[in-house]
Amino acid sequence: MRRRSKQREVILNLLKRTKSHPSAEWVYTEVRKEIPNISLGTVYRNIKLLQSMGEVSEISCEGDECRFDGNTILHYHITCQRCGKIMDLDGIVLQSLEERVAAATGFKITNHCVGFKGVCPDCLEQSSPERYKYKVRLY
Amino acid sequence: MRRRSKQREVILNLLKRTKSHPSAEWVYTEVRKEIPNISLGTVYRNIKLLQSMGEVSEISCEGDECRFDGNTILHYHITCQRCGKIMDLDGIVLQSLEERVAAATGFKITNHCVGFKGVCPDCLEQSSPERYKYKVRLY
DNA sequence: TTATTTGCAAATCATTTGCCCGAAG
DNA sequence: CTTCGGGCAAATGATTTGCAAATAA
Repeated sequence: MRRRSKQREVILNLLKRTKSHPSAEWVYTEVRKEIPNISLGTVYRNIKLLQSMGEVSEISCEGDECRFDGNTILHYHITCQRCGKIMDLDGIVLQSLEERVAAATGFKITNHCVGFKGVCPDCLEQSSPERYKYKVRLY
Repeated sequence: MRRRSKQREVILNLLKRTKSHPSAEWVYTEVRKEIPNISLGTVYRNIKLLQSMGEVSEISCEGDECRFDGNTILHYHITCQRCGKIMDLDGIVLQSLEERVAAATGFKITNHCVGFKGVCPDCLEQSSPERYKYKVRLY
């Protein structure tokens, strides 16, 4: 069973109120204002843990396996931030947005993506610990 | 001025026809079937270069700085894959999608993002070389 | 007490870079 | 020729892990 720790609480609070995407290093620097001798390893461990619990929503949508090219049917994904499972979302496509955005910005657009992050039904049930095996990603 | 090289051509062709997001390591393995003594460094250099030229659209939307929480106004971004410039896209928000997707999948959704990738007008003009200073990201 | 979490340091992994050589123009 | 691009190996940077000590339940 999971124990609470001051370190984890401070990190969670920090992430909850942070507007931009913090780097692990930045989190480390900030948290040390409250817990001067916390170690970087602990910061990494807890970010990862909080992600796997679905507590952290500040993490980016990085890793959304989105892609688009002429041959492929465009579709979007939803990723479980705990077990890493990725499901396709069919029936939603925003292709027309590309043209609108190209016109508005002057960019040569190569692709776009839509991705959702969350915790899947299976993982919501089981509160089993330490299965967080995915890399810490904040960006 | 930029010279062509067999290595770059092979890598570009491979990326063009690859459906999933290849890792640099995977690209390396594949390319070695054609050019057995290519080095991993060359693979990295060329992927990066191709990205900065807007030739590669297979790269993911990673890094889209997307975020969402109650306090913040949700908005999307477009990123120049050459100079890294990020522009806000205002006036488009797909918030209602979250509820639809939650209902359809049973996920506890923590956030979603929409991102566009391309080459910005400034970079499209200047064909100047070697300003690609961003990390290689494939995912 | 006992299982979990920490701090620390060493290990690992991905990516980048320096240098000299071979090749494209 | 004269650069540019490549191979190789060493350097860097980020993240993870092993372990003994500290701490929550």
